[in-house]
Amino acid sequence: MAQKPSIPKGTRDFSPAEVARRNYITGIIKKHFERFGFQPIETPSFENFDTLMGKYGDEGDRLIFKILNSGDFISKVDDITYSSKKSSSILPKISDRALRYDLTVPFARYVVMHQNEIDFPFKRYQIQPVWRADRPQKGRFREFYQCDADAVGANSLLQEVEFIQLYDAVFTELGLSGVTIKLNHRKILSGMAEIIGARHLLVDFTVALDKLDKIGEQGVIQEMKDKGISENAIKKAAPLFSLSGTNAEKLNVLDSFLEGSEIGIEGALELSKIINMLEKLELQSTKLTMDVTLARGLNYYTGAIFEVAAPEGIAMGSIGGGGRYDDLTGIFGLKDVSGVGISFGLDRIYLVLEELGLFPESLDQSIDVLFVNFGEEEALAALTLVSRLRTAGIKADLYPTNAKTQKQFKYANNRKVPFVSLLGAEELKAKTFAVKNMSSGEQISYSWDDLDEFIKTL
RNA sequence: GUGGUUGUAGCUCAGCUGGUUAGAGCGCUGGAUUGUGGUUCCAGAGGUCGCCGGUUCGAACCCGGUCUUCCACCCCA
Repeated sequence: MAQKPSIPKGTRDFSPAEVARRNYITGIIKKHFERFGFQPIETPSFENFDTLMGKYGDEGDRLIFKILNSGDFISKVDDITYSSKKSSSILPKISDRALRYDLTVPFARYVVMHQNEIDFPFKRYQIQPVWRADRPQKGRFREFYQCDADAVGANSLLQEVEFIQLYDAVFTELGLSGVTIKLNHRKILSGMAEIIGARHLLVDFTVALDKLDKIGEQGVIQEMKDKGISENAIKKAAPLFSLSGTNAEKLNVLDSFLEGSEIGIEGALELSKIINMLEKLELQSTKLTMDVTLARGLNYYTGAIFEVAAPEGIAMGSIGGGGRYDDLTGIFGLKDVSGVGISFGLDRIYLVLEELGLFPESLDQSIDVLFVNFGEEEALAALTLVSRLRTAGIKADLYPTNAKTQKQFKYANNRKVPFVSLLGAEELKAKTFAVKNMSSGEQISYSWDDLDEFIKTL
């Protein structure tokens, strides 16, 4: 090998142990998706350029991986465009396709294309990789998996309630306690901007507000000033910086704050309905917190916004997010289809579970029983038993070569095999096999006919 | 995209103001133990010091570029 091979920045190989752990997480997520009535779909890893571009804002466009056209693509660019040297002008002429950036926009495209075959309301889930040309950091990759569930075609707050229950069910089964689900509403954000008289600066206002827990009240005020929000407006917004207490208390303060803003009151009312329903239904292990500073999320959210924060003390961005978007399919020409959706960040959940040591030990166990290989005749007899074990649903294997017993035992030990079976010349003659329990060191002998007895001990 | 940071054995890391043969622990291989791992003892293998170029009598060490890692912005799962 002349040069050491490598993989692109922000991508990863997954070892057998890692895949086992990832499958453990997605298995639980899938199970609950299905229990909640969602059906799986899959979409291509790349979409048409126009399907993706312009859907995530300028920042999003920059982070989309574009695919170069086939053939002599540069010769097809006209001279004027070419000599302009402007990437934004040249790009559409040399790229017709781009890698999927998230699962929501492709889903909207799917719904529009298949609208006549779909029975609405349609609840779908999708677990596939997405790609972003971002700078990698801890928990940020250029290729990563999203696990999305969305419900479209029905306009009911019950759906928001269900999604929060779904988050609760998944994180409870993963054993991840201390997860906080933050809740806000786009209309509340609009209402707040309206009340303080900064409606035209809604985005700047919310982006700054979102940084409250990171840069503090003074930092937020400074940023708002920098963005051109008047001192008077900032003064009016002050009560929002120190909102505390129970969800009901926060909603009370918010109600009076938003007085006079029709849209804001509407948002607050919706949130209080959601929160009230969930209080009656009770969550198992997650905490639901109303957070008026929560503003993140894509441009297309129009109603409730969710974000899932890892347990306190874990330095990790959000491990999930979602919300309601009332007109997502509108961009593809299908009006009046409302939707709500959430996403689980598989890669980040993995990092959190690992940091807290929450993966079950049993995931390391790839084989239940390993037979030591003592030579051709013995191996053949062992293989008969191995087959019977496999038929019984037990992960059994025979060491492929007649290597030194010590080496075979060491292999079993490293692979964390709980039982090693020996079937050598003596056992062959007596039609028996010995089983060594690798953690206790205890060794028991069984006759071939009593294999079931051994199976019972597993 | 902006600014910074990191890279030495399979892994985790030492390595002095630039000086001759680059080290440790763990892991790996062999032996003590030709049917017994995880503990112990003995021996051994394993390195273009990320890559390319420059400075120097001499570079793992200094300089430039590049790739990678992580961090802060931006944005986000």
